[in-house]
Amino acid sequence: MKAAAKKTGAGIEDLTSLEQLREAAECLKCAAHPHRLRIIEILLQGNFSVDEIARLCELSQPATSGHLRLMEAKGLLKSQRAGRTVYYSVIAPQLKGIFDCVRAHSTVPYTRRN
Amino acid sequence: MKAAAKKTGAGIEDLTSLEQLREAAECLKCAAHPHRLRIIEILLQGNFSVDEIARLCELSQPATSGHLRLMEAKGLLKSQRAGRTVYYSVIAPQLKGIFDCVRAHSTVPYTRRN
DNA sequence: TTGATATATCACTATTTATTGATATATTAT
DNA sequence: ATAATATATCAATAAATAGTGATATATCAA
Repeated sequence: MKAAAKKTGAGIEDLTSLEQLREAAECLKCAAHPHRLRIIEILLQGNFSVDEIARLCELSQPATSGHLRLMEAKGLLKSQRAGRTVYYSVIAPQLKGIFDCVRAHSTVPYTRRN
Repeated sequence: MKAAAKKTGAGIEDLTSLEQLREAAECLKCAAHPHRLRIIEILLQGNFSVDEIARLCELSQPATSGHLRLMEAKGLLKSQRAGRTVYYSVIAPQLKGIFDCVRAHSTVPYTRRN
């Protein structure tokens, strides 16, 4: 008896599979952290090194590295080494949309920030 | 020395305040759970009682109630009692957008599901 | 009042996650 | 090889979260 096929009272459109929801939840959970959102915001504007990100976010180097590597492990970011510097960038296409939702519903509207 | 004002290497557009990112992270974190995503998906299609949601999600009554109350506490949902039945519905406008991102990037494209 | 139904809360355990400081590894320059 | 810089890992504690079974509360019907 599949949940997706079951109907109560009102009719329910077919539901997304639990597999997909699990994946999506993983991705969202990974983004759902104030510092990681800031990192995502930065990386949506270009590629930056760990050290640049750490300074922009006012985070320690290990903390920054940890967040970056976590997001890379979850498939949200990718990294590329150039000499001793490692640059990270966004690869998950959904991050743009998620961040847009974040901004669209911030208490201070996006278009009015200056 | 505000993070939002600081620039390194490449120029960074003004960043969202940490306050706003904290709020957004709270909201995202709350949504970032497979069962809660399923509940959100259901409630984006109408209002349902705890019991209907529990059956649609194949979750225990306490678990369902817990998820619903958590999301209500975070301002994502509202509830309305009618007799002994409590109906929940979506109030946070960002949920629609977030769920759209979830579906848009699921492994099986939305439009091809049948 | 009693019983039945719907929802909420509690106590508890298990698991995960965040943070920090110390340290390790990798790369480059001298 | 040594020093300097950039990044990653580790250990350890702290804190948050999920799930479950039992129980409490609320509403309605008889």
